[in-house]
Amino acid sequence: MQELYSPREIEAAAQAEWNQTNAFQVSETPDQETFYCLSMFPYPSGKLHMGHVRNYTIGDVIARYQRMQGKNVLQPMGWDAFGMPAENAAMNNKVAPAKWTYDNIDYMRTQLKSLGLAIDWSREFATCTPQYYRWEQWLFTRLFKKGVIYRKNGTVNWDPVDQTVLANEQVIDGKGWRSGAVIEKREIPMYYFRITDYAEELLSSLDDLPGWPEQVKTMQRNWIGKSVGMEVQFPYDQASIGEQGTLKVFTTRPDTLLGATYVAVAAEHSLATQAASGNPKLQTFIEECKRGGVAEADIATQEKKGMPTGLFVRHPLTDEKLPVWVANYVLMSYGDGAVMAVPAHDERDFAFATQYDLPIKPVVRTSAGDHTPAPWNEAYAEKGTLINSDEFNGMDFASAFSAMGEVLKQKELGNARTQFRLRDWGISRQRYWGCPIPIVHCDTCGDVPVPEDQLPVVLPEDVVPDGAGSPLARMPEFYECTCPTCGSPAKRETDTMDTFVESSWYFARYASPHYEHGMVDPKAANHWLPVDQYIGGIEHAILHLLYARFFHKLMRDEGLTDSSEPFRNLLTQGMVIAETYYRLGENGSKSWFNPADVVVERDAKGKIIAARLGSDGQPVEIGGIEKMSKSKNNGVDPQSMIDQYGADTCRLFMMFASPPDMSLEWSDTGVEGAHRFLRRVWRLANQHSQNSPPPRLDKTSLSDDQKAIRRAIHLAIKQATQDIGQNHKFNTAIAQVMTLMNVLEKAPQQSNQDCALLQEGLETVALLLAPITPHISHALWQALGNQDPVISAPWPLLDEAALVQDRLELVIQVNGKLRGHIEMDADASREDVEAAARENENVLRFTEGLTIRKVIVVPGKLVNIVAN
RNA sequence: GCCUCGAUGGCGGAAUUGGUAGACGCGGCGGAUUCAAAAUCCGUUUCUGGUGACAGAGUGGGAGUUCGAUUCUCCCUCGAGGCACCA
Repeated sequence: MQELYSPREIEAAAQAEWNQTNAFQVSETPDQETFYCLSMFPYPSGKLHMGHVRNYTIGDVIARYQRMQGKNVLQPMGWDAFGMPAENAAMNNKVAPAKWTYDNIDYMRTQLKSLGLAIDWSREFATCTPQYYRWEQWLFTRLFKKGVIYRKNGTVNWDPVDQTVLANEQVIDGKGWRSGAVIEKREIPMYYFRITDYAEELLSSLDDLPGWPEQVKTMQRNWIGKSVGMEVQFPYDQASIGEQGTLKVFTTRPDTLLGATYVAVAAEHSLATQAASGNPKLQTFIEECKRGGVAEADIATQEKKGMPTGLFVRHPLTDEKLPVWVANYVLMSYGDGAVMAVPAHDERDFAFATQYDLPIKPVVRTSAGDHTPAPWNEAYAEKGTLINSDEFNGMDFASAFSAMGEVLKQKELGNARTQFRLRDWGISRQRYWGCPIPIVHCDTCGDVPVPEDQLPVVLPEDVVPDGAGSPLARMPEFYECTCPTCGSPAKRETDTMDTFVESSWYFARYASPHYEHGMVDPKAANHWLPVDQYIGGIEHAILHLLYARFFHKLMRDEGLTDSSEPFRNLLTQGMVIAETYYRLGENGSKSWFNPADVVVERDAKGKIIAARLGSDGQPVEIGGIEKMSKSKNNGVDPQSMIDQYGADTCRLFMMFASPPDMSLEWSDTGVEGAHRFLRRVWRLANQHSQNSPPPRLDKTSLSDDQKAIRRAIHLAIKQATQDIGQNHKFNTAIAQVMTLMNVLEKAPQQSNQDCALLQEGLETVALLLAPITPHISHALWQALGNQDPVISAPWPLLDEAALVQDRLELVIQVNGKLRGHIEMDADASREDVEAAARENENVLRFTEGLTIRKVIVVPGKLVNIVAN
């Protein structure tokens, strides 16, 4: 064993051995329990960032732990390779997105390998290859024929200067990020997945996922947003609208129907369009509503505005004339693009009616009474007894709901209906670097899916986009084709798919990544799926995870897999954050400095009070702790950390600094601390290896001090097993191993028993750290005299007998305040404990002159004496 | 605006789920070793008062339940993630 801990050599040696033995390559072994451990695959953005390192370390710890439990562990890796950054890089550097992407993958693969992850690299793939996306296209055509995919108009951000569609991210304060032009909403035809057909199942099967964080399930439930309500039709007022028909709205509060004093429609609604034709002012207003982006956060925070259309509808029960307004807060994409407004019992309607002087009519008796004077009071929205509602007066919500439903049904003006907040998933993107949508547009036959034997529709890879729309739309050699059905000249669809589609099924492809006869090999898929442990950022809690669940059900319904949910257990990891430093420029702009270039100053207590730039010694401002990002220049390059300290130190620090689901604050000194710990482990093992090999430990003849040492060993086993295996709290597992090391370092090494005990302790340290710091554990395990590598060793077993204590220290409280400690035999009776507590000097002092009312004894823990 | 989550020493965090608040690590301070430094080791470190034994306060703020609250309930403040074309 080398005297000094030298991570570079140790890590290279361990990785070489794993490579040579194909240690992590797995196949379907029928008699062994499987464990599929999956971390969200990376987008190949250029180089690894700390968020990746954290994600893949967490996954690797779990995978290696499960392997030590004797399971057949699959841990794959691949690349989510389509996406916008490749196009942006192309525009900036005049490189084809394909080349940029493949280069990034090559570099990042090397980086990942230096982390020493227990990955089966033989299963690696990138989603931008035809071998992968052809099956996505295949599924698309199947679903299109089934009607699960359909075409309709959708609203997008339109940049009128660059003449292109922008992503929400590219719209900043309502303006295009490159052109600065005011963005407009525009309707274009798009393909949609009917995810709403699966809304009910996506909602109900969340209950079958006990291994998911409650937080994520709640977010998904709210996102799907099931509401039971009523569809109500307001007949057109023929004098104003001039035709027969009804305006359809959806409401969850049909009990307030008699309180409806106006209706509001979205700017894109057909009634709005009709009214605007003879009304230039309204026309202008509608144009104004179309200004700005489509992001819901922007729409929801903008000022509520409206304008009357001059059209009227009739109240379905009273036949009263109600004005039709256009309002910018009504979303065309939710429900029917129209709402009935009940200002007395809805906050938004109340604000709107107050602003535009519309009537407010209370129809529910709430805890605030029968009237609804301004300002708005939350109680107005409560359910209660109906008033001012004719024959419905006195009813509660439930009876009003059914009574109204009955009347509306008879009039054929309404029905009970369940509405979801979830909308169908639009997947058309007017971009180049994505999976081509396999559709041919034929004048005679319409939208024709590309037949299976003509798949894949290959994306040309030598194209450099210029930011003015998709280059595919300008490539006749791509879009000119013949109709697969009738053979006449036709046009190929030039839109590509949302990149969320690729990431919605990659976990299934890993089961049979090179299978050429289908999307997945059903045998392999059913062997490995569902994923036993999925790990990824909390930012994916809704979209990615919902789409993947949806796709899994689509694949199930295609007979590709038997399971209904893709991820049995989910761990959502927090962000990696770091301190930011900046200087103000003359124009008030901030220039940011990387923490690596900054030196901090501390006060007498060690609190950071100031910071200076290392290069010029001048002060910089401390900007607060934020998510590591390019824009704030507070990213720490994982590569430089690995080069300096080794992968094990990096992994240890990341797992120790905080539990995986919380944000992790980067700390250079914390990394040094982790390294220091590994050096201490190495030093003790080296010292121990100088002694002659110890005999077996004789557990029956341990001294009290030796018992205490052995107790520390098994406490560490207990804690680490719980923390790694069940709770995924790696930080406390490591803390317990550190505590064990503190004990072992002080342990004597004289007798054979001492050495045998130290041998047990060091082997335990090596095993417990093996999932976290696999390289040093690999070397230690060998140095401790073991033949088989540590990756094949079983996880250590807890000896409960080692934890037993004869004497316990109990806490004594008076009125809940700590007043002393007593040591008692572990099996002391309640009475003995109480008696001992009553005699305690401090207890007597604090109960002097008081009467003891009650004594609470918690066995093995404390005694609380209640006195007054 | 809506949905979800979070807040504990100088810092990251711990607390067996209602039972000793601050494990473990970082930083600070004091000391040892050293010609000196690095590295390493030992001690100390929530705050306030006190030489000290000790006492009081203390888990973002306010109220409540309880013998006992970081933990449960209600209200508030601040921060983070998501909001459907970033991935």
